[in-house]
Amino acid sequence: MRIGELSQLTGASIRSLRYYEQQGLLKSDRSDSGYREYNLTAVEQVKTIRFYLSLGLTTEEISGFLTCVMKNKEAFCQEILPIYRQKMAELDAQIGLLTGIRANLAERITSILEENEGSDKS
Amino acid sequence: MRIGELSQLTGASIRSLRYYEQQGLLKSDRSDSGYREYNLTAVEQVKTIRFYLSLGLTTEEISGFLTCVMKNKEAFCQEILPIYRQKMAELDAQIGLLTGIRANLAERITSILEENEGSDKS
DNA sequence: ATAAACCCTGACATTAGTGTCAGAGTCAAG
DNA sequence: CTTGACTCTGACACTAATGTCAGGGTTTAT
Repeated sequence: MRIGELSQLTGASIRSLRYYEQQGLLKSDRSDSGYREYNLTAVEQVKTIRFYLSLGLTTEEISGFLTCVMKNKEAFCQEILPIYRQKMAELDAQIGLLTGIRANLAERITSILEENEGSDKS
Repeated sequence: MRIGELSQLTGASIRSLRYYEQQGLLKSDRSDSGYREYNLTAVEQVKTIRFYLSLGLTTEEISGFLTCVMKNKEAFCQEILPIYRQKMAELDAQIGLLTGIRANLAERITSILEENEGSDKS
């Protein structure tokens, strides 16, 4: 199939499919005229890529284990666990940061509301 | 004082101070030679800017109430509460997203560890 | 008066994936 | 053979604050 069909079957934009290829995540044959040609396994592969992207992994990280997970169960791929753990650490750091900011913000909102008590015309 | 001194007194880089000015958050007089000249109140102002930035507000949002909070108590500035609330909503959305991803990731890690039980050579 | 330290503007880079456009070639159906 | 739909590459845009560099002027201390 050509790239338009693959795009429709996977939900990935044509632009994204070309980008995945550029990042080494997706291979394509070329027709005589230079059109990309995909076989059916590409559909699964793209869905897999998009799933890992949705977990917050980067294309570079995904490229480290994609070939393995396309052939085996995830648990078989040793490369994946350290990446998961690192991503967890990043997530925890980010969530912690945002949660701290949130608490700060909540406190300021409360403080403003309290200060405006009694002088609130509405 | 000139920009280098303001930078040292506030912890903001010279680049950032120029950026704040470009965004309309900071004003400066100019000497005959074109050097920026600041008075002492600039120190407080820059610290205030940096504080709001650390709360996750953008320079554009800050510009909406900075003049007011430099002159009054925060609670007096009506512009600030809706911005705080919107930022809270954004934070909650972002935290929720990351938390969901984190749960997904944690589940996958657990699943991998379970699948590798008993066949784990280490 | 000269060197070192300071300041100026303008510009490009950074992140990471995606949107979008231009200009050109290809394919399919009529 | 023509038209419309498809595809190609390459490039710029985006977010937002900051780093950094180049090329040039200024101030200060010696």
